[in-house]
Amino acid sequence: MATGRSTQHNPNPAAGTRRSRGRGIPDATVARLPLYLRALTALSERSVPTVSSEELAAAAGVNSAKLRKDFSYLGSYGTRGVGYDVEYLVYQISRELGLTQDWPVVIVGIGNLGHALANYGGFASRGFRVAALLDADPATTGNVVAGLPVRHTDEMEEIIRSERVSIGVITTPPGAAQQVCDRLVAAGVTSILNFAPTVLNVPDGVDVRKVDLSIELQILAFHEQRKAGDEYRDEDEAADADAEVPSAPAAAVVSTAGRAVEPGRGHGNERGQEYEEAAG
Amino acid sequence: MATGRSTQHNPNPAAGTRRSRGRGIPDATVARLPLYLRALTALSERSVPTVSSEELAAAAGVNSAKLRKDFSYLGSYGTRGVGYDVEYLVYQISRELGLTQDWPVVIVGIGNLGHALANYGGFASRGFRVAALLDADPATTGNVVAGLPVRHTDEMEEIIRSERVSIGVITTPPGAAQQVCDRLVAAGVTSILNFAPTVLNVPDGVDVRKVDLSIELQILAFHEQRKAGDEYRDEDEAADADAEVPSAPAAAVVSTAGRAVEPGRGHGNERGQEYEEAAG
DNA sequence: CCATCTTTGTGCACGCGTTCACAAAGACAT
DNA sequence: ATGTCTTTGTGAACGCGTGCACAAAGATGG
Repeated sequence: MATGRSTQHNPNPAAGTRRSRGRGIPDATVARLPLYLRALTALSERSVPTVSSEELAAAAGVNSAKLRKDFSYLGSYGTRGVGYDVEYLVYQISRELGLTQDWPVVIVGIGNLGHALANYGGFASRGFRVAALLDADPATTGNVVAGLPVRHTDEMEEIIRSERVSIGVITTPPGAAQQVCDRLVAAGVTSILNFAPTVLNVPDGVDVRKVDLSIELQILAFHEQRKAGDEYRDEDEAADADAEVPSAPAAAVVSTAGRAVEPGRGHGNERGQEYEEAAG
Repeated sequence: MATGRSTQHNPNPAAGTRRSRGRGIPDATVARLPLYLRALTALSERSVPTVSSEELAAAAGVNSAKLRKDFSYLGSYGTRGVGYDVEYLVYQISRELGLTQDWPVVIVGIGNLGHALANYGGFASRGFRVAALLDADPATTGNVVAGLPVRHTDEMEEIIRSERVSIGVITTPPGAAQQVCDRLVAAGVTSILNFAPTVLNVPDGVDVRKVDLSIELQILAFHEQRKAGDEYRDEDEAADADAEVPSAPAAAVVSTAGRAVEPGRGHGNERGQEYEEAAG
């Protein structure tokens, strides 16, 4: 998880010592419920009345036993010999996830990514409503994005209180993320989705989930490197004769480059590996 | 997590039966290496020579024992009584992740999100190079985004082969994702980062990681609902006297799923054991 | 009503990941 | 050199998640 998990499992170190698992559904299951919901919604739109665990599992990309066990945490909603009622299950999962409520969210930092999120259709269709777009840059405030005016962060507290916002999305540059986070929490936000590459410190009772685009790519690169030459690994891959690597990727293999690591000039120490989006 | 695989460990069922873990570094550790790398890079920029596992763990937001165990999979790079050499560790982790190589990537689907990713500075600084931006819409091709021209997907195969691209990023609408994925794989791509809300089918040997923005929000909504009142749960938490939630979220019932369902039916959630750890 | 067939729900075992706790290793002072 | 102090590296225990495999439950047909 990936994961995520994620995912996944998805480790959430910022949440700290106490998991907010109040008696109930395992975290791994909760992380998969949206997956099932998406597959079920597609079936519902095709007016499919019932679905077996095998079919639904295939549509969601998981193991059928895992799916059945996941559903068992919600209760017994299936009929043996038949399967699950699609509409009923859609409702049960939606209710369990809290999607039968209206969730106003604020997006802070309207750069490229904030722009993309504001326009993302997957929010509105799942009960999430963008209550406000916020940015600290006076050049950005006032613009209309996705039909909403970008408002200045000075209004943050007022908006959060009046609209009863409990979920905040941070898409600011990393330097501003913690400060924005603190203000969000102080104003009453208790769940934060953080896209800035920063570790956020939050008090107990506040949930933070993070999405880091470059981390995902780095994990892929690791596996990609493994798939490519393992020429400096000799012992193990003999048993695992899965040499199914059809394409030679841009190799330019580093081949260990010597142990002596020039300290002081490791490698890329250049500035500017941050988001540059909030500027625009 | 991602959770995932999320990430978390992010579960990647599409990768199929056999994990390509050549009996090396655990997946959970690999997923954390970019986190350590980021923290170490920040220390390096401040010219901090060495760091203890305790300090670095705090900066990365993880447990120090976990960090030490993670590093133990890479080898013994620390000095007892002192800590870890920052520059040396930056190099070792970069090498392990394959970031000392050049990784050309293609981004397919230059909508809002593709636009944001093309401008994302976190790629170039980590050894990733955007080899091409691709889109199927003639109205989009030809535009210049982040200094690169958007090229038509007709050129996909040619670009992938000539630039030796092995990593592809899919930011298309969900309907086009599988088709784009198939073409990427056929042309030689063996790692895919999927932002489309679709389950991708890929052959063995191809890694897929997915990032779903709405899933993360749904997971937050679940926990948020838990934190707010469980008033419609009957057997509720008498023991959980954690009523520290100042803001009640706006609870207007949603419009979506409401038909042919009897919400009155009791749920059969009979998990007796509760793992709640005493609230602080 | 009985037999058969399909599919759910789950007990159980296994492996991975996390965390604790401590011995070993090295730095540093005397 | 010797002792003390700091910090690493890791053995071991524990808990969670996964997947197998099967009994129970219900549908269906005769």
